[in-house]
Amino acid sequence: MPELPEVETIARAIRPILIGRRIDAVLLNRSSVLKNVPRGTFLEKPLSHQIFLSQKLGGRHVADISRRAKRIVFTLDDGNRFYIHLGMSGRLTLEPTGVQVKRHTHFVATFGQDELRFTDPRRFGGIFWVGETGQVDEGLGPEPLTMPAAELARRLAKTSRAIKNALLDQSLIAGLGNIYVDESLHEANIHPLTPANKLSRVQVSSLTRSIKRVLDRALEHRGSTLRDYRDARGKPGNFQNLHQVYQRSGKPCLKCKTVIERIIVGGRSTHFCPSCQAKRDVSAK
DNA sequence: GTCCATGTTCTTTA
DNA sequence: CTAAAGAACATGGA
Repeated sequence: MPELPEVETIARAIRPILIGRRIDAVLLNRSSVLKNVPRGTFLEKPLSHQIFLSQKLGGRHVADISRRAKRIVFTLDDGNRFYIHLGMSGRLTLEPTGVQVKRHTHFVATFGQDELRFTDPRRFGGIFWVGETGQVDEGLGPEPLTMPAAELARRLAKTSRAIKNALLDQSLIAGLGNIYVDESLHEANIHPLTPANKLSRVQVSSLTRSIKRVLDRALEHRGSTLRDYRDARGKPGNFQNLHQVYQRSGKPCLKCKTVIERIIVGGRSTHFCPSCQAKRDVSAK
């Protein structure tokens, strides 16, 4: 559910509140939600996930909270790190202790009277232990908001996949998901089935600018709420009201009135305007 | 019952 | 061998 703008919105909200705070207690209600726990060295009994997490987090202070792609990265005062990925249906909320804990809440960290809660019905998300030596960047391409067009061009030139699929590949460019790929391609007037390596230089520049513009606008509006997404205080985002194509199939394009189409690309719903995003490139050459 | 869902990873196919 | 396509994961809402 959450893509870069939603994850960044959450990170920005919890950062000023939790940095410097002491973790009094942690609760892991479902051990499988904690991933990448190191195997115990031999002769050591494997630690239970709950005990591992309590030992690592209990009594520590939060040194930093940041975002990388769709990951919210926590750095502790001893240099250990972990990140939370929200998957499709995950929420990360800050609530006062005492407020009823929702169903499917898998992890709670207590900071005095505040609790950080991770809730995720579908459990595609998780808490990923990184430690001091692990890499938070594992498997991730560049951040879209700071990526130069030349770098995107270089990466897209290496694949013949449909541009829609290429942009969803987190190792090619990190942080976009189904909503913002469709919105960015529409903004750049690029057909989603265009082979990535067939885009002209002009189209890649336009696409780079469009991605940044769409993400910036989405951030201003605190992300998109289709169904599950809520910010750290439980409030929905507003950007869904400004979508040009996503979930607007059958409705008129806001630029040209042509009916928005929905097709399946790479198993994912793909929304586009057949007129604004014509298959042949007319802008370049 | 059916289809669909803001994501990722593993397996199969070409 | 590698790139790309498909299936799987788990739950809930329309």
